[in-house]
Amino acid sequence: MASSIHDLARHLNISIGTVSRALNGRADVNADTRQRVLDAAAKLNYSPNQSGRSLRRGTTHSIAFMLQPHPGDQQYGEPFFIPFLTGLQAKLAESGLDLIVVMGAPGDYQQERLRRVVETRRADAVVLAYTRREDERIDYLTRVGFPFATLGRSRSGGKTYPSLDLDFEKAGADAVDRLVARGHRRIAAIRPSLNLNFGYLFLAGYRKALRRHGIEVDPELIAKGFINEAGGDAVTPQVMRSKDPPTAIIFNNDAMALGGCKALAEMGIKPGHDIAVIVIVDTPLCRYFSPALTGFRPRLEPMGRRLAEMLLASIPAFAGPEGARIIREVWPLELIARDSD
Amino acid sequence: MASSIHDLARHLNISIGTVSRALNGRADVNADTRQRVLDAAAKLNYSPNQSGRSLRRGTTHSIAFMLQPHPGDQQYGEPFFIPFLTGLQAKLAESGLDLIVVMGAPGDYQQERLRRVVETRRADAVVLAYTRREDERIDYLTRVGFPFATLGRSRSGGKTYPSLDLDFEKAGADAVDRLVARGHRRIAAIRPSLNLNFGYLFLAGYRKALRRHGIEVDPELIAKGFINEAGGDAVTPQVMRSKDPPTAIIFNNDAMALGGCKALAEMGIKPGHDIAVIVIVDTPLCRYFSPALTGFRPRLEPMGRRLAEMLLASIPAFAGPEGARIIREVWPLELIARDSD
DNA sequence: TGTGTTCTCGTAAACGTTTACGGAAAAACG
DNA sequence: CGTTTTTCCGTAAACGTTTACGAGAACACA
Repeated sequence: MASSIHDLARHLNISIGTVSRALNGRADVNADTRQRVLDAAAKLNYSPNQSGRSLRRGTTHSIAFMLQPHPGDQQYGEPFFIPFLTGLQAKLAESGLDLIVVMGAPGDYQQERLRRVVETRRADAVVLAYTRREDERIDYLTRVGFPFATLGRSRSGGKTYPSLDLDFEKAGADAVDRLVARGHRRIAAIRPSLNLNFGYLFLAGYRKALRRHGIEVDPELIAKGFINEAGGDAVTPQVMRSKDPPTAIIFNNDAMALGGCKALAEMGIKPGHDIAVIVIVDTPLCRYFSPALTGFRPRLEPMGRRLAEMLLASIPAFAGPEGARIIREVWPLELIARDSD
Repeated sequence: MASSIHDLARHLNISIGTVSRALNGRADVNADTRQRVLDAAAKLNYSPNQSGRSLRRGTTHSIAFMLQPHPGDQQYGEPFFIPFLTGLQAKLAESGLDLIVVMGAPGDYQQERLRRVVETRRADAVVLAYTRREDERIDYLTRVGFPFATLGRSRSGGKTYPSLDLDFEKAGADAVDRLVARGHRRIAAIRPSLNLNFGYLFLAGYRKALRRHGIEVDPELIAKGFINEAGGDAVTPQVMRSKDPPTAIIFNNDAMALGGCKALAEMGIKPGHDIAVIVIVDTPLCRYFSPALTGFRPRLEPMGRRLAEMLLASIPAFAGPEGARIIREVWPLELIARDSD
């Protein structure tokens, strides 16, 4: 069906070795024959079989991103990742690398699927997201010595891999500062599991800022829920029923915020009017919600590009002349002030 | 690094041929040795190198979905696809197939990337979305005889491939019916390029329903824009400035609707109050918008599962005993009534 | 003319699998 | 015990590449 290098060689009456060398730009081939090979390849539109090439080279020329939908979030989706993937793809393509997204089932922790990708050598490196504070995926990859990079930090694995994260700690603190400046003293925080590192960082920033302002951290105002709409819905009433209810709530996540606002509305409390609401990670949903939610916007597409650069720089086979370097960066989150606070 | 079948054979003192046969469940291997092989494989956690296997078998055991972000839509994302991919993945996994998502750059028509996937044999079949009325991707795939399925119909390629589509024609008609029942006679339609087949179908349904109600189709009330927020924003004022302005607008797409509502607001027209608005494809954004937009909801996750079934049934190598069948289905869109009409 | 160098290409091995084939041993059967 | 069948396994080729090696031809140089 597809033409192989043998077809090409037969067609040109030269050996497959020469054809291969010509196509791969090696020096020891006559300029004339190289041109003939290139022409013939274009004419028969030959492209090398990826399996054959990978097998021989030991490299797949592709990078895998592990995407795992949140459970119980069917109609919602992950608008977060598309711009990020767009940037990642664009930068990888500049180096001739393909990006493949490996879909997981909602809720599994990717461990099995990751092992499959690694052990069957489907990609030369992987990119992980949703890093956990202790992340077995990172432990595994460092243990077997497979190249990877992460969107998000973790305590696992040491400083042996590139990572790019958002400054959730500062965003948490900024949110508190902003609310305190507007006269709030009772500020609640709705967060996901602290295993998720961004939840941990957010809460750390929140706490630190409260103390800085001389406000005691009240455990009753901190609630943990699933990182989806149902989670925000379920947990928000809990903090509202505390003895001294909050006048402001910071949500760690847009989906939780939307669920939380729904719960508030059912309790007759109007966000932006009766209570201030801030969301840490802004998504388009925040903009269109009513009231439009104040939040912190990440620059996802540039982050994708940057993480691709960092990943490539960390792999000797892909790195430029200066050799492999491990880069770790934390990017700021930009406050987008809207109507909810 | 990763253990090969040779390591396994050496460790067990048997030939690689026997190891392979044992692992692949062939009959001509002793039950005892099979067990020993299986145990050793688990112990050394061996898994077959995908490149080697693909090369020999001529099959990759993976299906590619071509995902292409819309241009100028960076912060928006494609919430549409995640649930669909989740369903697709789930069903493919049941047959031991991997789903890989091939990212394209925004705006290119995938033709080049599709050729790469096909010619380098990265997947055994591909799934396309955003089918066009005349779709060169479909022409190409049928021409080279590469298995595929589409989310969406097309005039290209005949009835030779499985396809699953939504009934945009009926949704367009239903929207008109609903608006007419509420007394509207001047109903505008904002649509993308008619190359996009769902735009074509929608408009056909819209026209047919208007005629059925004895309402003349007014070209001034039909406008075409880019299928994103900017498109809706740019084109909506156009229909509002017609001599006899509409009292209702049907948007083909949620992003266009949001842009359109923004434009309406700037003209001092309140959707849901001064004008009725209906969106054909409902997404979470419609639910959270204010006013909440009436729209038609697709069942994306089941659609993903179904299309996976249909694709597998169409490929002899994967099909069950009854052999390959081409299935084409059109699924209904369910009206979700909200506040905008 | 003899020797060394450079240019160009063919040969063949290797990557890790799967599988057709054949053969030795065991089992079945007379 | 001889013959046939069955069971099980090893051998080797094949999938499509890349690349180390070597060899022939052309060329330069003394």
